[in-house]
Amino acid sequence: MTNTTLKKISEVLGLSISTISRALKNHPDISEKTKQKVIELAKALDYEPNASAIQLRTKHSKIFGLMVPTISNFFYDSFIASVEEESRKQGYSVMILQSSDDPEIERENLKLCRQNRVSGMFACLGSNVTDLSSFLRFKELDTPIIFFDKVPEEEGLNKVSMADKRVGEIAADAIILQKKKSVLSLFGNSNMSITKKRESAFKETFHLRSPSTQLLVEHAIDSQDAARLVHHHFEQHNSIDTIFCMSDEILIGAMKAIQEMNLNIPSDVSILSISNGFIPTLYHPSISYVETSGYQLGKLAFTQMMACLSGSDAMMEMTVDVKYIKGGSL
Amino acid sequence: MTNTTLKKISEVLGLSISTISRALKNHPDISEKTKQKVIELAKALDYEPNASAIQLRTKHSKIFGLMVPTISNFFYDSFIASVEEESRKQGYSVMILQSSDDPEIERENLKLCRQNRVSGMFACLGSNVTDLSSFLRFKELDTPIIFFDKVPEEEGLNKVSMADKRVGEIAADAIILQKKKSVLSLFGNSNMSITKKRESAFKETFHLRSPSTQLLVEHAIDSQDAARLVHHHFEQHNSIDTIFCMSDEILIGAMKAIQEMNLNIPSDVSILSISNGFIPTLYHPSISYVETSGYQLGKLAFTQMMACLSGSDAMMEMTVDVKYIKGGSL
DNA sequence: AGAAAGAACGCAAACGTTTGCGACATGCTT
DNA sequence: AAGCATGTCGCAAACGTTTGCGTTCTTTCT
Repeated sequence: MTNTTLKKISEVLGLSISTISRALKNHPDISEKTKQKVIELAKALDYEPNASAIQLRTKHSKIFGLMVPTISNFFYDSFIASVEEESRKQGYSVMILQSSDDPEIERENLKLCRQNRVSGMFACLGSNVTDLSSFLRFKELDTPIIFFDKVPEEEGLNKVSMADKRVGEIAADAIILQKKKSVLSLFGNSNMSITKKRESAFKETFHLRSPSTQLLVEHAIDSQDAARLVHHHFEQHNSIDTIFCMSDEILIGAMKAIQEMNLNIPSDVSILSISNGFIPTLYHPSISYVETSGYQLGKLAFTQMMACLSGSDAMMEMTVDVKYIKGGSL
Repeated sequence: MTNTTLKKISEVLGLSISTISRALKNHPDISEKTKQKVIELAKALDYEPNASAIQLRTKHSKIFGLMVPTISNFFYDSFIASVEEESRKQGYSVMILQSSDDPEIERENLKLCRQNRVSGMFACLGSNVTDLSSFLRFKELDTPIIFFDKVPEEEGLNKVSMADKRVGEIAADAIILQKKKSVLSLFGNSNMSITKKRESAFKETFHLRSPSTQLLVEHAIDSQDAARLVHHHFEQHNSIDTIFCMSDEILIGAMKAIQEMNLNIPSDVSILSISNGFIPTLYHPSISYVETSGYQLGKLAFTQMMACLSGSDAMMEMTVDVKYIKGGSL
């Protein structure tokens, strides 16, 4: 069977296509009687408007593009869920793309979004993005682009992210408050702005408030690497009393190492992490963490998108607040 | 700035629209010289074809719809990642929708897919779906629909799922092999066919191979409920030596209860789970599990989709094999 | 009674492509 | 010189909508 069109309905009813179109849109020009007939038949024939035709005619795709390095991630998936939910409410759909951290795929995905004439773009940079030009095309075409989480450092762009500076401060404060003396702190890829911000605020806070604390800073590329680093440092310095993890991925690696070494939390070593909140609660005792909510970030990103679409031309950098969630590990 | 079109290029070059179109598609009718000029200008003007126009003209949307209850799920997200990856390679994009287990939203999402004239549909049923008719519309319109994981029981549909019967058998076998005497087995929503299959195979295997084993069967609606059930039963019967969990969600709840009761694994109690493989490795010792790979299921679903699109009319029910992954918990 | 106003509907263009077919020029064959 | 194949290109229709404007008919006012 083939899809019902306005034409088909018009032929059955002996009316013009435009009348059918207007009737279905409840246009005042059309009489109630006609509207009833049209609506009834449309339902009977299971009419669904052709989105492509509408897009072509109206130039409104009602589709958002959303790109993340990977959707299999406790942070991004809640962000996506949040944006998707909000978009649906407003009659938009979301085209989700994953870049797999590959600049090539990233470009291809952006091209796809442009071909589909997306109404707006949510983008999270991969960790090895050097060339922003494919992203900036959207701006040239007046398509709003909201960067989230891993945002570029350039000025004049719309960005939403966690209050990363605050994240670093709060984490450091929590550790200082417990009078810890020797901290192994594990960060992620050091050329991402998110890492830079968290790391510098973290260090700075220690420098100001507790300069005597021993601070070992390391960068882990993945979970395994984090585990390796923990093993390595515990063999060298048995004085370490606290481990700080910048992300879930790193936390998982660190915890593996700790469990392998059969260390007790928090008597042997304290743990503090930054997380969406899911992974920390899987451990026992549950891990204390600074909460970064993907869900809230999604809401914020969506709000900003809508602001852009309704004409606000103010390029803004917004952040969502964070808080410290005390568990049993620190 | 506005998007470049074939018309714009044709005007600049003093050629017709059709020539531009053919030149960009490397049509043999067009001379090499013209092709060069066209391609060059198209690049300079950053031309990207309008997907809506193409879809309207060719009736090929090159888009797949994919609906899951929620994308924030260790199983689904790998399934999605898998389908998305494969689709991209074949020039398709994926429109991902989440139903939030709400039949209303489910219908809306399906409507959206129809409006976008998706080339095919991947669907995972919500746990309280009673009416399949919105799904079957796709069949009437010759749009292939592949059900995955939570599949309907009706005949004559395309379904891919884990070999759920085997899952139940393997799980039971593993427990029997360890000569366990009293098993608390936690299943999910009992009106989902996936639960039915796993549960009946599980029970049947015990019945045949080890009728003397004490089998306590419970159904948990979520993580918390699972934790509650574990607490409840351990207060009553202190003879339980094994807990079986049908899913990650249930495992997480059960583990929480066990840790709260300060039980040792596996000396106090053994654990066996069914999982994608991520969650079990977070615990120490790592949890033994029967592996159900969302990634592989995605590949299979995609293969079947492509088969449908290339004309195969055989409605098939396919399953992907499972294996037992031994950890330290059983 | 005549004019103006309103109600209900149809015409046709436009959105950006693809594609069958026809048009024209050129070179080659007898 | 006439015919034919070949190489390049343009015309125009079609896909399914939306929408400004025009048309027709009925009603209402003076």
